[in-house]
Formats: sequence, C-alpha cells, structure tokens
Amino acid sequence: MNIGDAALQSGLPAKTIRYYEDIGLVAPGRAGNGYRDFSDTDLHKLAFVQRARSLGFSIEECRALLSLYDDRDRASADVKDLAKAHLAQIEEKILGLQTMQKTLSELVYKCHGDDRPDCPILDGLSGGKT
Amino acid sequence: MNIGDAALQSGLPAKTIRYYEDIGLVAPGRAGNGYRDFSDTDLHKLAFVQRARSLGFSIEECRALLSLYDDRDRASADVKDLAKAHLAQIEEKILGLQTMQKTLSELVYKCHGDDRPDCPILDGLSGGKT
DNA sequence: ATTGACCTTCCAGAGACTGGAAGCCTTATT
DNA sequence: AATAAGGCTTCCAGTCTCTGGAAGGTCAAT
Repeated sequence: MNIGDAALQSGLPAKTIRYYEDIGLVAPGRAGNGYRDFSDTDLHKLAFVQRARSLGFSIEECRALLSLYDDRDRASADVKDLAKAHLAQIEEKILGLQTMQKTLSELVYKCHGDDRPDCPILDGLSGGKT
Repeated sequence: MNIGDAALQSGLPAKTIRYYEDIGLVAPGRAGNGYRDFSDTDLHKLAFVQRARSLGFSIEECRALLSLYDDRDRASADVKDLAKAHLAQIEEKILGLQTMQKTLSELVYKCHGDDRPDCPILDGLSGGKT
C-alpha cells in the first residue's frame, strides 16, 4: 500500500508518516519503484501511534508503547506506569491552564473594553496588581 | 543595570532576555564596555512580558500587548479582545486535555497493572476498542 | 505523447527557548 | 602586578513535532 492510502487509513498526513519513518517509529518496505510499501502491520502501528499522540503521548513515549506492544512478555504494569506518568503530566497541564484561565478571566471581567485607554488587563500585567 | 541583575529582577533567565532582544521585544542600551544596560523601563517591560508569558500569551501576543501598553491612545477594547481570544484558546486546550484525561484514565483504571502481558491500555491504543 | 496525480529526497522554518564554546571584562585576592 | 573567579559577549546548534516547498521520478489514463 502506498503512502497516500496509508495516510487515509491511519489518519496521519503523509508528511508525518515520512517523518515517523525518519525517526524510526515505523519501517515500511519499499516497492520496486522506490515507493514505500505499507503492510498491515505498518498500518496498525501508524494507527496506534496516531491514537497515542491524540492522547498526548510524546513521540518517545509512543516509541516505548510500541515496543511494549511488540513485546509479548511485557508486564502490563509497565504500560500502566507509563500511562499513569503521562496522566499526571496531563493533570499538571490542566491545573496550570486553569490557573491562567482564572487570573486572565478576572482581568478580562474587570476591563470595560471600550474606546478609553485605561485597562485593568494591562495594569495587571504591568504592576502585578491583579 | 547588567543582565544578571535584570534577570533576577524580572524573573527571566539571562538567556531568555538576550533572546527577547534578538527578536526585538526589548532594546536595552549598551554601556561603554559592550554590556547591555537595562533601564527601569526595560526592566518593566521584561517583567510585563514575564507575566504575560506566564498567562500563556505567545511572544507575538506579548509584542502586541506591549505596543498597546506603550500606546497611550489605545482603546481598552483592543486589549480585551486580545485577552478574550487568548482565553478562548486556553479553554480549548483545557477541554482537549480533559478529553485526553478522561479516555486515558479509563484505560488506566481498566488495566490491572501486574506482571501479566494483557493490557487494556495497549488494546485501546491498538484497536480503538476503548 | 502528454497530462495530472502521485511518489521521492532534501532543505528550511515554525515557537520559544536552552546549552555550550570561545573569548573579553571586572573584581578580588595574593 | 599577576592571577583566578565570575559575569559578560557572540555565535552555532539542538530541542520537539511536524509542515511547507522545491526539484524531480513514476504511474494511469487519455
């Protein structure tokens, strides 16, 4: 299967798939004409990575997940640990964003937002007087 | 004031301050010896950017905020619009992360996490059977 | 034979820094 | 006066995950 179809099937842009090959996440074969030739296994891996990325796993985490996936003697505990660590990162990010959201929405609320220049948002950014 | 002290006062690493000069966010003067010489205004701008960045504004948004800050004839509506747009981005990010969190925590919950190989997390990533 | 859609490689850029190397300047100590 | 420590300078390269574009080869259909 050519890269265009692999892209459709996996939900990844062709460019991204080439990049994933570059960094060794997948290793499709080559047809006689030099085109990449994706097997079912390759497609499966691409879709796997696509889902893992959509859950926010980094490329290196995806690599680790793929190798666990390939390892029939893996311990599910290893997978769970990886996922839990990532979950913790997600939660940290959410908390950070919520803090931003709170501060910023307070500033936005205070700003009348008309054609006059005085602005609590700029004041807040400037002097810290939140 | 030298860059080291400016870094302490603004809460930004010296490297970052040099970078901000490179991209034209600040333009400190130079002392006779070639060292950057930060005025109170420079410091103020750096602290301003530091706060804006900590609220998640991009560099270009910071640049726009700074120029609004410098413009005594600004309309506070312009600032508010910028802030509201950014707030919407933050909220979008939070929603995305919460979706990830939900899916992933369900998978983590289902995984027994012992030394056996079967693992609902990998299954979920693999086949989409959430 | 020619078009158009596909494929290939390679190079560059995005955003926002961050690290390191090589070398000058300042300050304090010996 | 010499030296050492620390701060400052510039410049180059790398991080992370793609994404766009250019130059050119291949395939299917007309």
